[in-house]
Amino acid sequence: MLPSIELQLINKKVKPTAMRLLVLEILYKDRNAVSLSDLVSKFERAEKSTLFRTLKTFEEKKIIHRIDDGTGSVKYALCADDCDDMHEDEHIHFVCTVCKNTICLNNIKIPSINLPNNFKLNDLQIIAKGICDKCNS
Amino acid sequence: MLPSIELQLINKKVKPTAMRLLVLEILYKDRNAVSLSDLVSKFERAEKSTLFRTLKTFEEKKIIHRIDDGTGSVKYALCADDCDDMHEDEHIHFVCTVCKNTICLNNIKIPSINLPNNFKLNDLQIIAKGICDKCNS
DNA sequence: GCTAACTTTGCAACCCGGTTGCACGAAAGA
DNA sequence: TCTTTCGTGCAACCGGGTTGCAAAGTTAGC
Ligand SMILES: [Mn+2]
Ligand SMILES: [Mn+2]
Ligand SMILES: [Zn+2]
Ligand SMILES: [Zn+2]
Repeated sequence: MLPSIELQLINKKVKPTAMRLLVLEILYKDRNAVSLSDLVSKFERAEKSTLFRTLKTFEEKKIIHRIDDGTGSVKYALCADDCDDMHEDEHIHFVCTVCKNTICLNNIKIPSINLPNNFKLNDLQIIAKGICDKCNS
Repeated sequence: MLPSIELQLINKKVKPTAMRLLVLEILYKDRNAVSLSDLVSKFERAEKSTLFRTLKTFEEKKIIHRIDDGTGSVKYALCADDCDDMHEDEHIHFVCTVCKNTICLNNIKIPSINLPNNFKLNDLQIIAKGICDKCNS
């Protein structure tokens, strides 16, 4: 567990418990977004509800953001450093149909769309499905 | 129940039972996408499993398409007439944060995006959240 | 029309991801 | 140390979705 991980928790005003450090470390190391059940099986020795509350705390403190990729289980990934109050991590999420992983595409520009008259847009969620670079041989 | 509704079922090789006609009629009349629980409460006197299987049949026969708008319950809306084998209803879905309704925006062009190297795109799902025309006063 | 084969429906039970109440133990503060 | 707050484990719950099975309805052969 890198010292920076502990620092990040302290910066975001979250007490760096053992559990939280381990979860945050996983989120840092994995390029894929992780679900609650991913975490449960990754530790094999931790309580679902504790992990649930860890994710909830992280989300509230803007350490991670939720990804609803339509696969039936919510996934989470680290927020960008500049994710301040609004919690606006606006980027595309890619779901690989081969390895089933979900990835944040932070460097792809979000397109703009024109809504019909009198519609007001607040948030645009884009899920791209296909084959990821690792599976695309 | 319009005769065209019955015809549509026959065209798609689905037996036009009373239940199916009623459900399809609702889907025709409502501009909002409907969920299973929407249907259950709309009839008040029909079995959830029957409605579930009705939706399942309609989806398999390409009469309706599923919308995963991240609200926790899957919604369904009519397919376009030209929705043939591929079941590719590619359009944006709008979720109103006020009235909580989900609407197919069939006339908005889907933007194109550039994925990183070696990623292959198969499907782009776009959920726009905001305030719909009716709620935006 | 009468029966057999198939389809649709109703009911109950189940599954699974997510969530909560509660009690215990660890940590922080006075 | 004593008290208060916080984090964790466990069990139970919730709601959307799904399935097995038997009854009811429909279709087709005779
Ligand atoms: Mn992301
Ligand atoms: Mn649609
Ligand atoms: Zn992949
Ligand atoms: Zn609205």
